[in-house]
Amino acid sequence: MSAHTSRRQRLRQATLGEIHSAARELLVEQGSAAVTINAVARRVGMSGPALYHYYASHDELVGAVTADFFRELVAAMEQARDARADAPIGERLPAVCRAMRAWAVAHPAEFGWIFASPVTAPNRRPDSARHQAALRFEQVLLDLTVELWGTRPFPVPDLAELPASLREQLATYSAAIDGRLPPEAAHVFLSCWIRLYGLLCMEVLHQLDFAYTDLEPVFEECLRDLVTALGLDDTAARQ
Amino acid sequence: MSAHTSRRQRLRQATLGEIHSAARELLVEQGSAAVTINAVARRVGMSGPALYHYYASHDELVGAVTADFFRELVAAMEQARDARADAPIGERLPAVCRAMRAWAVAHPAEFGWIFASPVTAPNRRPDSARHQAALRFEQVLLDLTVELWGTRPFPVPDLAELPASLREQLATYSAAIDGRLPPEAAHVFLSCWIRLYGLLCMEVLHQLDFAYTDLEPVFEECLRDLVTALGLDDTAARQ
DNA sequence: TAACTTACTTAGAGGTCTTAAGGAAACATA
DNA sequence: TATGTTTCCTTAAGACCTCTAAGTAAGTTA
Repeated sequence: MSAHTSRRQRLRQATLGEIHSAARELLVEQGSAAVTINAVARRVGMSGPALYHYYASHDELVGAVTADFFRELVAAMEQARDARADAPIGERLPAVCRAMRAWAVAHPAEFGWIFASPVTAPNRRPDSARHQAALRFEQVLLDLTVELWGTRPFPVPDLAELPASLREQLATYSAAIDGRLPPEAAHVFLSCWIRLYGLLCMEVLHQLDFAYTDLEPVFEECLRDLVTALGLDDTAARQ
Repeated sequence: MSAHTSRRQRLRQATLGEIHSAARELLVEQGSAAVTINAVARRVGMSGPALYHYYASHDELVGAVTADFFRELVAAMEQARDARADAPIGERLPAVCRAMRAWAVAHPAEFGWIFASPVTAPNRRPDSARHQAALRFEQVLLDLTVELWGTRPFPVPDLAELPASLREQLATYSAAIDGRLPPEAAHVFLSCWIRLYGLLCMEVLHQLDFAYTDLEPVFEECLRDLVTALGLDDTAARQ
């Protein structure tokens, strides 16, 4: 067990990279059905079963590649955030949201795969790379919301006015994020998340083609709503 | 070309029904990947290629079954609407929305298939059964909104304040629905549609499992928002 | 009754995922 | 240096898939 990465390990990593690239190319060029074990192996230059030395099943390969996409999306969002580390949060938050949509629009096949592909049982296990990456995705906007809540609390509904069932679920979620947001603030965060992510899902899944050809202004309007809900509309949220 | 349905045609219809049932059972019991031509044929009691006398390809079968699901969903919504034909629209509209969610929650596999399955090129053709059924789906809530707009116009934004790109798209859509809603009213309708349908998509695709176990109260809150946006909050919109 | 249409069959090509068995090369160690 | 072990890759094969081709049995129509 040497501390430095051995030659073997480096070669293996390189091959894994090639495999992921090949799978992604196939996805983008020919759709998700074209990402088969055999097709990927062919493109990498080895024959079918050899791929089983890298992934135990087709499912596992798909999960690994999906996790890659998640990571890339998260990186794009974090980059947008860190590029304005000193800007007020009213500017950083919309920037991160726009980075999210920009990545989704630039990589529709990849973004579509992230949530439209049926997540098989093994990839739903909390310790799967797929699930971990998904958590980090949600984390980015949660972090910003927590920061905002700590420095400039936004308006929240009265917990007593929410249905009991919702209150309980919010309490559970609040605990799951280590109480970084109280239930009523978590409710506002989740509402925003649902609107933002939901709109993006529908756009990429072509569920809005019947009415829109370009959803950028719709997204911007959604963003304005959220910024208002979070009490950020005084600071510049314009593009 | 006899006017009465011939014996042959009746038999064919019955077989088509059996095929659809078998496909649906497979989808519900074993997931979308299990809906193969061979598996469906086996379940119906004929051997593989025989199914090609009913559908030209696997894709076409999937499209036909999906259209069935759409029709069933639409029927559930229309039934909710017609069951209260005399009720004020402030009651009918939420009832239809709830019927939509009720069907989706009762038939998650089917609802998931409706939009999460990659819509292949042939099924995107405007004359495909798939596309026609999707239009009728949107139509139900559009009809109600048009009725509301005709009897009790809801508040709309000033067109001049919307970005030019959005204005153009709304004008096009308004024309596509024969001007039954002016662009600014269409904008409100589409915003409501996006929030409602988007929430449902995310629920069924398990994108909200990380926070919620039961989305019923979240849906109800969304519904209250929409009812308010449509100026219906005075009439009873409670469950 | 004869011709035609429809429904189905089996055979088969070429693809998929996956397991099994074996060879070759690189690494580790005595 | 010589030997053993690990790693990577191969081909073969089974079971499944979509879909085409050819042939048969049955019902419909003239």
